[in-house]
Order: sequence, then structure tokens, then C-alpha cells
Amino acid sequence: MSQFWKPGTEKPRLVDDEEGGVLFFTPSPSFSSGYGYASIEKQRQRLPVYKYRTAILYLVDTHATTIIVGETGSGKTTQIPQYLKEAGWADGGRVIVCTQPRRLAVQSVASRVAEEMGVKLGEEVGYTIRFEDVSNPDVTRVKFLTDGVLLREMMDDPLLTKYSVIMVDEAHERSTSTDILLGLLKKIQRRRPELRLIISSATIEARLMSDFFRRSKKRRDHESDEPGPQVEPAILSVEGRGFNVEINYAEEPAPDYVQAAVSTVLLIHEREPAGDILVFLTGQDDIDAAVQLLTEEVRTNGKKSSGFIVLPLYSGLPRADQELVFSPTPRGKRKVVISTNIAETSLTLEGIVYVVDSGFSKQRFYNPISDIENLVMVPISRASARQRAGRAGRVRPGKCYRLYTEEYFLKHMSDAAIPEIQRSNLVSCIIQLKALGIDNILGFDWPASPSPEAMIRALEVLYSLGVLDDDAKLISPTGFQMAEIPLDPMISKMIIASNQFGCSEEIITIAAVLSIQSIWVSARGIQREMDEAKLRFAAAEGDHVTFLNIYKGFLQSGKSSQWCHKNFINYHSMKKVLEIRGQLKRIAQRIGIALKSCESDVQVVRKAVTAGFFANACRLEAYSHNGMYKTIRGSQEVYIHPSSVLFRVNPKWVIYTSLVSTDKQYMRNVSTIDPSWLMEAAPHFYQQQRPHHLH
DNA sequence: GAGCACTGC
Repeated sequence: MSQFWKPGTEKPRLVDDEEGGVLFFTPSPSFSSGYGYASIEKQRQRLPVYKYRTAILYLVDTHATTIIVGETGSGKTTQIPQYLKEAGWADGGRVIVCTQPRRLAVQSVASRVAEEMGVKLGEEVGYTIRFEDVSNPDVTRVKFLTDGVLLREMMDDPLLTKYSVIMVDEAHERSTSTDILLGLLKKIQRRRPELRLIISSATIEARLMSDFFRRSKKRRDHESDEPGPQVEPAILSVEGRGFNVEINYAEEPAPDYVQAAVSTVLLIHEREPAGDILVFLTGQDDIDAAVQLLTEEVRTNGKKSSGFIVLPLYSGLPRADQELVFSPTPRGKRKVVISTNIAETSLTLEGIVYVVDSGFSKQRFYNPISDIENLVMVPISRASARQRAGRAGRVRPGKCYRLYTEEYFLKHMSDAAIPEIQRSNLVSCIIQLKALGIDNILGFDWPASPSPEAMIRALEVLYSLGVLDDDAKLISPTGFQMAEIPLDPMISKMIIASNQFGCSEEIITIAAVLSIQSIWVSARGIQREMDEAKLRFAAAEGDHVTFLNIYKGFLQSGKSSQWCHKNFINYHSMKKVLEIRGQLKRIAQRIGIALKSCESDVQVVRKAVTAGFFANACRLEAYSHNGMYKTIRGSQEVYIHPSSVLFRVNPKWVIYTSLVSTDKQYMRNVSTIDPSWLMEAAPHFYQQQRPHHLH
């Protein structure tokens, strides 16, 4: 069991043995009880960032861009916007804005700042996330947003003129919207010398950020005569408030990391003092397997391992099950949380003292040549490994057990993960840039440039959707309408087309359902019951019309959660469908789409779906006995997914709206079509085809 | 008869 390492026999190593490690500051005891009894002002002064207050204000005043390297618990996110406010950056009706990658962070940071400033949330301090605007343009002076919302705001105000200082927090996470935002902010900066940027990043990305904002396409001496702040970015490091984390490496690579993780948990439980354990694995399968192994251990090994509670954690888990991990650990027990990457950044668990790191995670990769997205298990980066280890040092000194060797960590892991934008389909991102007037996509100054293949593929798709002209310029008004809709352009095209077909009400419902994960409850082992439930709504025309039946049933039940439960439908998903549908309805009206229902004429619904997804039309192979289809344009081999209502029905002509790529390419969400609709919907796309292919 | 890392507008 202990063949991988021997905790206690190895000399402890601290996280800071590596260049740019995460956690190496021990706070004085008075810090650790959170906000305690001290006055708010005293608490603010105790935060590590406080002693840099003057330095930060000076740098922001004199530099166009300031990069803040702030470790966990430095207080940068809540304090810097307040310092800026106190220094007068919000005077004269100007606004200080701070972006976050996640909605929950926006809400919690905004409410903390409002509390510290002693104001009502939504007045002087406010926030905006999708579906929720808690701000007042007349009085809000400090505002928190998701970076996606700020990008959307640029469609109305391309230079973001309201804002005096823009702080981009957690920039090192390199989400697609953060990267696009950084590229655009750099452009805005040239037009607005009075604007100040603060980029908050972990150590690993600070140099990259600085280089990005330094390098200029214009000649530097041209700018040096101009008055204003220094163009050269400033970098300031602020220490955090984590505790020491001792790192233990495996002595040799583990052949089976699930088994190794389980053994390690048992070893910690046996030898180490109280404290909860967090295990990082890759996905639901791994996690369920580990939970089962540990549960069996408790059953067979009785007393020795009885003192722990094993809990899985991943985003697909029902909400109530997820919340179990936040319940306090009973006295004398040890909580073992087996998690995906969700616990790396999105959720913070208190009370974790031991971390077990498998060294792997799942990442999505997009192949622009085949136009297929794949979920792949890959080794994590060193930055990620440090972040995971840091989760053990939040309440007191902790330990991290890495299920890989130190040599592997040092020599084979990359510094940082590949930015999302280099692993993604770019169609949505490029139409957004085009709408903002960025026409030279290949020449856009990205923090990390996507591959030319991916950019060209995205341009081809937009061209085929009829929104780009021969000069690759956005066609007005369709292109701009499409960019207004916050969905994949193929779905947006379907919505715009529904206007002519008189079925916008139905299509907007379908669009809302397609943009959530799944409307069915996620559970294994109840497949039969679920299939039966599905049959109650199944339409011969396919999954899209089935969605309409479900939505109708949900409305007729009075939006009842019991009705959902009875029919194996996820109530939270349906509520989300209602929210998205509401937003899409407002946007549709704004861009001139009449809300109209086709009542029971479902043929026009499928025609509208075809108008957006014509590229995904497939025909059943004539001599296929296993349900093999081929896409008409690319002759790619695809199959109907077993969860589709058309599974085993195998109609001759179908169209799909999403593809999952596992051992085969499975079409998910499939409708039957008449091939003549394809020529109607996209003559330019199918005119090269020989006519007999469409019979 | 199969399978879903994680965000976000």
C-alpha cells in the first residue's frame, strides 16, 4: 500500500522550492479568524495588500497598465477597487470596473465590497452578470462584472468610455473571454490614453501579460512625445495568506492512479492527525470508482477505516449532493472529498489539510480540420499542480501528495495549461470581433494566437451561414443581428430564420434547451424508467420537436417541480431554460424578430433548424445494417446517439445539432428532414453536390 | 444501447 512514498520518512519540502511557487507566507494568528470582531477598517488594514496601497495608487496613476501578482488571500480583489475609489478615480461620474471569470465570484466580491463601504448593494457598489443587473447607471461607481458581460457591453460602447479604470482579475486562468478582452483592451488603450488597466494574475503569467501590453505595433518613439502615463507596464507582487504546504512525491509512477489515490487516502487516514482530505481525479468515472473502493474498505476493514466520510464532487452531480461537501465534518470524523477540477478554482472547501493530486485532468480540444471537439485526459501543468497543493493550506499548514514523481513534475509537466482559445472552436468569438469592427482577424493582437486553421475554419463557417461577404466583412443587418445573440452562430441563424417561417416562439424554446447541458436528470441505473418517460414526449420528427412537447408539458403543469421529478426531467435545467428563453425573447424583439408561434405545424420548425444546421445534414448509408450515416458534405461517418428518440428508427435523412465524439461520432439532438430543404436553406453550400446525392 | 473536465453571454 505504501509503495509510492513514505510520508514521514521523507524530508519535508515546501512549495516555495520551485520558482514562482504559490504559498509561502505564514500569517500571524490574529489573521486566521476571518473578519472576526475588529472594525471593518481595522480588518481592511490587516490584509496583505494594504501595505501596498500607496504603491498601487502611484503605479496606476503613472502607468497605462499595472500588473498585480497577487496570491490567494492577499485581498487585492476587494481592496484595490476601494483604493481607486478613495483616490478619486470614480469622481466626475466615472466608474471603476472589475471583471471576474465566474458569476459566483462577481456576486460575493460585490456584496463584500458594499458591506465594507457601508453602502447598499446595487447603489454605489453594484454588479452585473447574465440575467441579473444589480447596478444603477446613475449612482454606481464601483462595478463588478463577468468578463463576458464586459465584452457584450463593448457592442454598445466600443471604447468603454464610462470606465476610468478596468481591472481584469484572475487573468492567468486564460478563459476565452479574458483573452479576447485583453486583446481588445490593448486596442482601446491606444485610443484612450487616460484609461488605466490593472491586470491581476498569478506569478506564472505575469511576464507574459507584461510583454503583451508592452509590445506595440506602432513605433515607440512616436508615442514618447505624447503626454500621459508610461506605456511600459508596471509589475507589483503582493504576498498572500496561505499556510505552508509540504509536498510529497511518488517514488515511482503509479500504474493506476485511482488505486494509488485510494491507497494514499487510507495511508493519510491511518498515519496523519485530523484534517479533511481533497483528492483530485479527472471525471465522474474515476470518482465513482474511487468512492466505491473507499466505501468497500470501510465495510470490509471495519474499525480501522471507519472514521471517514467519502463524498464525490463534480458539476454534473445534483445540487443537493454537491452541497454535502460544505457541511461541517462531524467531530472525530474525517471528510474525504473526491473531486474533479471544480475544486481547483470554482469551489473552495474549508478545512482541507491534505490534498492528493492524480496529476491529470480532462480538457476539451477542438480539431479545426475535422471540426470535432474531443474531451481528452491530459497531464496538468505545474501551475495547476501548485494551485491544487494550495488547497491544503487554507486553514493551517497542510500536506500535498502528488501521485507522480518529482522528476516528472520538473521535467515533463508544462509551465501553464494551453489557453482555452487555442483549444476551441472560434465561430462565436470571431463573429463578436467582426461586430466590433475587427476585420483583420488573422492580424488581431491576441495574448495567445489561435492556429490559422482554426481561424480560417471559423471564417468558412460564418461565410457558409451567409453573414460574411467575399471580403470577409460582416453583412448588415444579419451579421450584426447574429452577433447580438449570445449563442453559437448556427443556433442564432436558426433563430433569425424562424422569423420567415413564423415559428420564432418554438425555435427560441429549442435554442434555450440546446444551450443547457441536458434537461434530463443525471442518474445512472434508471435508464429504463427514463426511456419510458422519454416515450411520453417523443415525436416522430425527432428530438427538437420532442423538446417542444416537454416544454409545453412543463408549462401546463404550472412549472411544477413534482411534474419534472415524475418525468425524470431536471427542474433546475427547466428553470434555466425559462431564464434563457426570456433573455432570447428580449434580444429577438430588439433585433426585429417578430414573436410568433406556428402552433402545431412542426414542419416549419424543422425547416428553421435546417436553416442553421444545414452543414450537419446526414444520410443513412444504403447498405448499412448498424445505423451508419454519412454527412452529406464531408462524408464523415456518424451514428445516432442512443439517447435520441430517433435511435433505432434510423430515418433516411436527418440533421443534428450537436455531435459527441467518443468511440464513435454520435449525433445528439437529431431531427428528420426532407433533403429538398437543404437546397432551399443553403444553395451556395450544396450547389457543388451532384443532384443525385439529394435523392 | 452510451456517457458528460469547467466556465460564460
